[in-house]
Amino acid sequence: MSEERRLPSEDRRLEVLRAIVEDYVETQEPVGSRALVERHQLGVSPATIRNDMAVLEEEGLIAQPHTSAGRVPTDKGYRLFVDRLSQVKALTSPERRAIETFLAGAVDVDDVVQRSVKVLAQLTNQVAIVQYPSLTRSTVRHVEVVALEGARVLVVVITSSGRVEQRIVELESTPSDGLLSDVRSRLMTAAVGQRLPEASLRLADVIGTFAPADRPLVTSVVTTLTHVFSDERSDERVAVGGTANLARFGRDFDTSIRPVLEALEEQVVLLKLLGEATTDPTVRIGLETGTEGLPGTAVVSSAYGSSEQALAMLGTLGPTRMDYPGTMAAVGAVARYVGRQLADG
Amino acid sequence: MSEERRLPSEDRRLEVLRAIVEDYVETQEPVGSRALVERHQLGVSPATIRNDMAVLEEEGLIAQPHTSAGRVPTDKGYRLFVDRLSQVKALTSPERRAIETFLAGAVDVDDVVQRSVKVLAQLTNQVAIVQYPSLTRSTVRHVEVVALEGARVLVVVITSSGRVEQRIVELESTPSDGLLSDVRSRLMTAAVGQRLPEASLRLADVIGTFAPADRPLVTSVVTTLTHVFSDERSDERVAVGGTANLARFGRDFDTSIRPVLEALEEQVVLLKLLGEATTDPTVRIGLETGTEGLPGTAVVSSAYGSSEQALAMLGTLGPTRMDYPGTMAAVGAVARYVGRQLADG
DNA sequence: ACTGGCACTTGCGCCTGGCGAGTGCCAAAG
DNA sequence: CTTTGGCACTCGCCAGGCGCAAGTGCCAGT
Repeated sequence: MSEERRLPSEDRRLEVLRAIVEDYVETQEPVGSRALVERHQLGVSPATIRNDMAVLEEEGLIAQPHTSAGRVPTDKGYRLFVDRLSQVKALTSPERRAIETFLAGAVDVDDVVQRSVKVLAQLTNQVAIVQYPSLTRSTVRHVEVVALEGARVLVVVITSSGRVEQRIVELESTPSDGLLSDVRSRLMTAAVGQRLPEASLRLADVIGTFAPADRPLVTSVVTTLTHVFSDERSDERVAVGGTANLARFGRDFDTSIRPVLEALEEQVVLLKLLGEATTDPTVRIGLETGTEGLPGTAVVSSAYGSSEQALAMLGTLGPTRMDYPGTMAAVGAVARYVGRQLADG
Repeated sequence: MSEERRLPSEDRRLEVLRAIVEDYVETQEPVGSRALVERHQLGVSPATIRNDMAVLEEEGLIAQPHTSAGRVPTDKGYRLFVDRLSQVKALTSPERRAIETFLAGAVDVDDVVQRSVKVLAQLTNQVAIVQYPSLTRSTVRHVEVVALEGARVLVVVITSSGRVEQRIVELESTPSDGLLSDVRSRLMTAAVGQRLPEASLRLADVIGTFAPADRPLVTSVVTTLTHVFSDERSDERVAVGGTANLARFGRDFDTSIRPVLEALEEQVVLLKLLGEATTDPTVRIGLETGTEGLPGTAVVSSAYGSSEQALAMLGTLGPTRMDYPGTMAAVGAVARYVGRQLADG
């Protein structure tokens, strides 16, 4: 209970916890005191370990599935392990190169996202979740207004992350080419380089700079643009992959795998799982995911984007019994590469 | 063996097969002779049914999992059932309305596809697969060429199915507005209304109609368009949903569910599963799916599109032990509505 | 051609006992 | 006070045995 002064025995107890987590992650089976001293150089006898285990269990860090079984880490135990007993382990250089070359082959934003999901799933052997770059967090790179046949006009926006969004607007009358190019250039000046929410405000001001006769047209175009800028649907797009890795969960489909599959089909749940933007990989274990009905699962997530501005989230979902250091490394690495990839276009 | 003259007993045997399929689909358990006469008005005793069953088994239409169990239809049995013993059953009008209203809310092509997957999965309680409208099978509705900053040009294509594809082209020099609009109008005339493969040919001819000095520019644009028109990647896009319904498969994750999940992540496999374009819902059972490693699964698929031109495929994947008439009805209905939806845009 | 009867097969659920892994406690030693 | 060996105890797991129930195939009779 006295957390301030670290007793020698306290040190070993934590070492025991680490050993339990590592062994359990590897073997997927409750780990007993004998196996522990055999696999690790702890320098003490099983009996001593048992005493330590009793304390760890009292503190709620480990538990036994049933009386005559070994110990298993609790969510609280994993938490402590992640916070104080582990450090993100570096990826091997083949792994780094694999990520890099695989992502480099992407031809557009959709492709980047899809490839990220795949590479993340393969790297971690878990379910990978990647959110598409947020519209509201990127800036406007280009605005285009183009006459189609009749009174229809095509409005195109290109964002800093390389996404291209377009809408077709039905006008009341056919606009002249001169007016259109005028509209385009004034919209460009107002919006380019702005974040999307601010761009919406600037665009609203542009309407007033036109002659009253032209305002209906300009208003239609601006309204459309504003819709594009604040389209929540595209902000919520998420790609999922590696569902076959769910085998790593329990063997019982209905109680452990099915709810996960169901959750993975709900965008809302996915976004909640990814959580708040954080630069470094964040781990949320069990209830910390904020999602009920997914016991025994943990999420490792991170924001990706440029150094100044986070674009969106990505991460993995797996059993709490996972290789945290490795997963955090993979999530971090993929986030970095994806961010870099989307920084240029 | 004499297929020509239908004996009365032959009739009853088929009736028995139908009863077996229907009961097995409903109960998921091997069906015995006694249960059969109790649940259906067959007017004969269990012993007679047993004789019929023996014949059906000899013909390879049913089988028993083990000696003391009831009978289960074989793939061949399901095949016969689908071909000769069942007819597509009409959807209830609430179901029809559900499809219609749900699809009507879609705002663009992506949305239509996503909603179709969802509605199809819910309707059938199976895994739903919907291919995005094929580019190569649609026609060109509009071509746009727009100057961006510097020597960059945005090329936009809108297809008859409402898809909008765009590319950015880097030119060697900044083109004049006049030239660009000239290019645009000639490309439009050449391509609009054509199917994409033919449009590619027509566009190639357009290059020659320009002055030699302008040809490099026109060539760049045309090349880009040709790439867009024949982009296999977008032709192969597929959406999947309802994976949680895999519960209806076996209980054993590793042997029956995992391979399916793996297959569902491979675009190539998905496209193979959907099969060749057919207007009416087609059923492929077991090996007929042409995909190994998916025993016990059947696919119901159909093309969707306008009456003249199929746009792409959609369908469901489920255990061979499925409600074929209902599934075929659902697939057919969704295909019709989606086709209609994408016919206008 | 159909039926009732009967012997036979066999999977499944249930119980049982033995085995082994792992624990907790304790008394003794460092 | 910590560590250790010893020991009794608790359970989950597995194999074997048993009875049950379902369902079949065959045969003799109508």
